[in-house]
Amino acid sequence: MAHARAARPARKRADRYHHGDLRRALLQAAVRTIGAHGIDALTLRAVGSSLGVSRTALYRHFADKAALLAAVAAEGFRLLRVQLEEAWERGGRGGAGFDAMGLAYVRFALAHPSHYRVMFGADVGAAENPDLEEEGARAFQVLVDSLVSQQQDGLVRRDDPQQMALFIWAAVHGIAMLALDRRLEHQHTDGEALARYAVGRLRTAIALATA
Amino acid sequence: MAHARAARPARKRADRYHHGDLRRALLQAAVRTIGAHGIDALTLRAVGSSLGVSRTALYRHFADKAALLAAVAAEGFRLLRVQLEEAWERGGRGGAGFDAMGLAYVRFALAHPSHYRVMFGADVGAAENPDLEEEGARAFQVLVDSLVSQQQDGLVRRDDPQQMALFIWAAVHGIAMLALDRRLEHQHTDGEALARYAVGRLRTAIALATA
DNA sequence: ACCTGAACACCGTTCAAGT
DNA sequence: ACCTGAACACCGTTCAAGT
Repeated sequence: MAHARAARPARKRADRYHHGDLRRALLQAAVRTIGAHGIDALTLRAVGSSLGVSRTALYRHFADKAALLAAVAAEGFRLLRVQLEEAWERGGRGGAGFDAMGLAYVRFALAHPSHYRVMFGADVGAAENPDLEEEGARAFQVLVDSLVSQQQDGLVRRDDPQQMALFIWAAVHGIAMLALDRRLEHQHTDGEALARYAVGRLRTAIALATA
Repeated sequence: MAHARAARPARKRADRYHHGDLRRALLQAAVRTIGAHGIDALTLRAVGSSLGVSRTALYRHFADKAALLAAVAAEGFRLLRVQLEEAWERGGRGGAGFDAMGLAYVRFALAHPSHYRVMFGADVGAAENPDLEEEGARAFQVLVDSLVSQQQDGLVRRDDPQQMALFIWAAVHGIAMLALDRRLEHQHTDGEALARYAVGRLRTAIALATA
């Protein structure tokens, strides 16, 4: 079957691998596998065979399994950053934009649970992979920049923006994790509703003190 | 060596296993192993051999490896609850007690990273283990009760205590996770400092609106 | 340059057998 | 009742070999 002259698309795909596309394909297959069957199902054998490729072909493109996961995480941070930037811009770069960013963060985690789990999973060494480190820092910087901007507009208290951003990041990250771990189901809420409540409370928390 | 007549403590310990202590010993060994060498190093072989016991002895006391991890997590939630209760009581069951609880939460995660990682790890099925479920709920209830108490004292806004508690839990959980994942090291802070800042902001966030 | 297939050293789990 | 030892079906990784 693999030798059939008629299997032209397959052959074409195989050719593309030889030109460097296998890396991308492996990344997508990894995300697909985690999304479908959980992180434990992500074996190099499963990824390889879902692409019709040997389980060791991966080692031409990634140092090891951890490097594959780090690449998934870096891609996730890039996608997240785009979402945050869009929310901030579309919200008018003010209070409404800030609220939209908070919602966008939690929605990203709910919409891309496989990416998110890998991004904050224990197995992926954040410090070991500079690419991952940078993408994470860039996403975080969107939040920091928005706080500085709001400080200049007199909307937000003049605490250290870095520390304020960490506090907010921790809050939305915590909500995302609780939602993904299904720890909100036995309560009166879900990730979306809790995120809506949280952005209101966070706004109060960082508002410029009127006293 | 194992047959030496002089090895009396070892024999005594072996006897205790026959009376049901192996379960406790396995739990402690699991925590010790994760603490020393990380969660990936927690193999049933490692746990067993650290107790001088076969790697399959565990199956008399736990259904499988996941059940062992769930037991570690349940114990972690019990320890955490005690810490939170103590902080709340010692702080005078008011604003100071609330702040102390927030700090105690993050400090628990920093002091017992192996427990904490398992408690919120993806592998431990929160819904599958009723014991774990209940210990988690009891720890959470300490926070809910403290909020209700503060509402009655006119210290805290009259939002749904459950939702307010989830918001706060998410925030301190997020700080704990970021600290454990070493994501605060490249910033101007650490887990303790960020927790201190966060409890101040959280207090503002949930304070009774004066308007 | 890129991929394969066999081999290696692991892993969790099962199960008949021992005491 | 409790534990062992061999066996099974996996896993990530290495490496000589193919094209």
